[in-house]
Amino acid sequence: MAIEVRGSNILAALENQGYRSTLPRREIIENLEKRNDGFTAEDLVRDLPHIGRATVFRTIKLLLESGIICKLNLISGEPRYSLAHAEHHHHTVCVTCGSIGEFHTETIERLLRLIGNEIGGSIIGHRIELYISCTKCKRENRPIPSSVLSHVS
Amino acid sequence: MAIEVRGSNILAALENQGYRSTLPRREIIENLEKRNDGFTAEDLVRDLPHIGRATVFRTIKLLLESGIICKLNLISGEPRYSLAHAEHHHHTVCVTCGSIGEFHTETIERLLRLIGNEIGGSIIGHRIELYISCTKCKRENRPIPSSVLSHVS
DNA sequence: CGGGTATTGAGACAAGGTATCTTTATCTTA
DNA sequence: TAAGATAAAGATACCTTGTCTCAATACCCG
Repeated sequence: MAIEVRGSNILAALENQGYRSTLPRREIIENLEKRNDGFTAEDLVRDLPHIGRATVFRTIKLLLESGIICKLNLISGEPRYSLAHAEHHHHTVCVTCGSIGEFHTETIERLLRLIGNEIGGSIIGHRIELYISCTKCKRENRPIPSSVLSHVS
Repeated sequence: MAIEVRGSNILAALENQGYRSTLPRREIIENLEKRNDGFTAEDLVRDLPHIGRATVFRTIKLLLESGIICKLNLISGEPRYSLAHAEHHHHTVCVTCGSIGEFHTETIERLLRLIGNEIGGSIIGHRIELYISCTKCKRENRPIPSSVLSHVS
């Protein structure tokens, strides 16, 4: 009789931290694992109408604290969540379609440490978001919304 | 008779963009110019109780779009505003006292452009926030709130 | 299987912000 | 300098994104 190896390692991670495996949690995890792009809390609420709003937000919080998902902001400031694939990384966010990518460079980390020295005080963490027009949107010639321009720094 | 050279160049900037110089706007600008650290919308609402909430938010939006103030987030995600002193810059945010600083390095911009090439798609903008424990808080040995740890990436 | 306890659902509440609509203040130009 | 067009203000309702409370339920363990 084979050992069951299918199923979510996310759930396993939560269980290892002492959290219970409940039906709502399993459904939420299953739902967000299917998504390649980012998602909002309301996406989950809409997709899983038999699960209470509070439970969705509680589960999101749990997954955030466990480093399983990340929270980030569109250029407008709207919050989005996305599955974390790598340990430490930053995000690219398409200003047109909202699709989310990950990147990592050791160079940036090193640079920020240097800046930390110059600033005085010690660095606790950082947040970097790179707003792009993704290859797909460029190929399709999708115009950059004018509302974006006022957010560009 | 001397030309009046005192007063806010912020107001002048708004007028140049075609906005009217109104009493509420003058008061809001005067109030936020006095602040060296960041401020919240509620700070202004509280300080200027005779000005309507909506007007405060409308004026903040105006100043944001004109690049006169910046919006940024504490490590917890709470929004803060701060006067923009330099053209393009990033922020340091103290996780303990919330004080805000500005920094700029050409190196980061260059690096991000390089990353943009590798990613595919074109860069529209970026957002960088450096979370620190500032010199003052370090000197006073103010402990880093434990709630911060779950937000550190 | 039964009990202690973590978790859920429902709904009230909170923060931060926007929309609407009427009234008021500014600016213009005659 | 007063009149009129219109931008902006104030009041307030509403929206979004979450959090809190508390009774009811589901998990897990022995």
